[in-house]
Formats: sequence, C-alpha cells, structure tokens
Amino acid sequence: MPDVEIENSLKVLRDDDSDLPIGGHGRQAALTGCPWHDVNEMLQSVGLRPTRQRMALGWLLFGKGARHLTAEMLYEEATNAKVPVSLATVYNTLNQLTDAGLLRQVSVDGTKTYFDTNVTAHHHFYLENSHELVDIHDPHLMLQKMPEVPEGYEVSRVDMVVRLRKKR
Amino acid sequence: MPDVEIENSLKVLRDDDSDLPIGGHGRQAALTGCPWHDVNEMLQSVGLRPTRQRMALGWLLFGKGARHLTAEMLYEEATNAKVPVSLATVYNTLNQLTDAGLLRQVSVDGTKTYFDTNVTAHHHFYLENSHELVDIHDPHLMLQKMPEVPEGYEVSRVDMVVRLRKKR
DNA sequence: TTACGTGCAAATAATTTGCAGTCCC
DNA sequence: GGGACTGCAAATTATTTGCACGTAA
Repeated sequence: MPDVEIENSLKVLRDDDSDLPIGGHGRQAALTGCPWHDVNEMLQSVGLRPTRQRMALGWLLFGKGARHLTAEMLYEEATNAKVPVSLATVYNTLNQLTDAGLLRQVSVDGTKTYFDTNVTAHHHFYLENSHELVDIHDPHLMLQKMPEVPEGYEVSRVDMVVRLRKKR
Repeated sequence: MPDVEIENSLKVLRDDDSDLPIGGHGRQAALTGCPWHDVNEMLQSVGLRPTRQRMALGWLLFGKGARHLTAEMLYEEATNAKVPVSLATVYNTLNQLTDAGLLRQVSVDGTKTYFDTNVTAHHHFYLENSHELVDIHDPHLMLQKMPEVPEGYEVSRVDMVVRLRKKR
C-alpha cells in the first residue's frame, strides 16, 4: 500500500463534507472546486499524462462531493458535463487511478463495482434499497481486535460493509 | 483447487466442530455424512421439491466439508461426482437455497460470487493469492461496537472480510 | 517523432432467462 | 395430469481488449 504521500497530496483535493446522503462528516474545507492544476499535479505524481479526458474525470472524481461511484455513473456524469469520453476510457482511467492508489475499489454485491475516492482505512454502509454506498465515519468501528492471522499470511486490508435496509 | 497445504494451515481457524449445515431449521446434530433423507427433509422444509439434481447438489453442499463455493465450483464437483446437472440449474438451485436461508452469499471481489453453507453470523478471511474464502471463527471479532445507524434504517447484516496475502 | 492514450466495436465472464421437454406429487 | 423443474441456448450485464487513429512530451 503506497499511500502516505498520495494521501497528503490529495488531502486538499477532497471535499469531505458534501452531499453525503446520510451522515456526512465535517472536515476542513477544500479549495473552491478543485482547480485544474491540482488534478494535473495529481496525475503527474503517479506518472499519468494529464490528457483532456483524464483531467475531466479527475475533476469530476475529486473536485465534487461524489465519493462512491461506478464506472457507469462516472460515465454519465462526464457526459452530462459535456465531456464526452468513452465508457472504455472511464474504465481504463478508474483502473489506472486505482492501481496508482488514488482510488479504492469496493465490492458489495457481486454485480457493480464501486470506486471510492477516500483511500484511507474506513468502512461502509450499504443502503440495500437504493444501492448506495456511504462512508462510516465512526473511527471506533475500526478493528478493535484483529483476528489471529494464520502463519505465513499478513493482512492486506479489512473490508467491512454494514448493510442497511429501510425500516418499514 | 490447489489448496491442500492452505487447507491444513488454516484448519485450526475453522469452526470444524459446528458442522451443522442444516442449521436454522433442523438444529439436530447431523447424522454421519448427511444421508439422503436429511437433504430431503431440508428441501421439504423450505418448500422445494427434492428432485434428483437438488438432492445431489444438497448432498455435495452440506454433506461434505466444502463450505464456500462458487456456482462453477459446485458444477464441477457435481460433474466429477457423476451427477450431471446443467450450470443453469446449479445457479438456480444456489439462488433458491439462498432465498430459503440455507445458504449465504458472500461477495469479495466483484467477479465471483461465493456461497457459504454457514448461515450464522460470522466473518471471513479471503486469501488473495488462492482466491479462497475461510471462516473466521473468532467470535470476539464480531461487532464490538455497532456504528450509529442513520434514522429510518436498520442493520440487515454486517459483512467483514479480512483480506490476507502471503508474506513474501 | 513516438510512445502513450482514446474510441469503437468485438470479446470475455458471470449470471439470468425463455421455452420445450421431463419429472414429481 | 398439471404444475414444478431441468437443460440448453440465447440474452443480459459488467468489464476488458484489439486495433486504427489522435495527441502530449
């Protein structure tokens, strides 16, 4: 996990406090609208050419509040934003950013794959009714006791998903 | 399935003792090797006709030790056991058993869907190298502190996956 | 220029579905 | 006998890939 520097380099880019459907957690305000040159820098830092489409996607991903999206969702967002990119490129870009450690993949139900712009250790609520993914901001939830790991293995990561359904 | 060593090294971690595949409804201790009529009963109890293929699949699922499998794996097992069933039927059956509460679906990486014969609350290790799923038997791991659930929602289930990789 | 990036369409992979034939009660 | 079940193949869905063309360094 190569993330400490990346972490820092991105901190400013995030807007931790926007439209979380459910509990949003407050944090310091990001720069107004994540300027172009931040995304640019971000891309450079991981060795990706700041092309038109990558800039646009990076801007959509990190500039706005949206934090958990599928390729399809991002594709639609881009299209709506008059930034035509092909779906294939969206997939490619998401995968490249994930490999670079700027995004984290979350699988919750076998079908869709979500990408989370928050790469720090944290867990998720999954709203079964709306198929929405939301960060759990409560830090106490995090691993109070690590299970005994078998010989020869080490923990790569812990994924926890608390599935929620609407009370009837 | 190249896992014999892994099998052994992890044996201790499994809740071998509680081999109650038919748990939930039946509860009574499993007879030696889960004979036909147990599977039969199990199917009846959830309103599924005990057909040849369902009996065979049920026998493979609950009679043997294998506890986490994909449709493809079960299909292969069945074929090897000279019980020809179509892959579609395997999928159908797995879904029916899941709906009936006899199996639990676990998604770990977007691509494959695993079915777990243990439907009690528990978590998993996922061996990234071998793509194997193993129960975490440590009950202490379970919910030490439930996160604050947003208004109007209730927890449907908590899925935790501790991803392990081989130490280099 | 020149390797890298993009779009499109075709290719995969996993799973579901339509429907004709089969089996259980 | 009649509806539940099965198998096969075709259909879906999500994602990847091959390849000709465009573009940043």
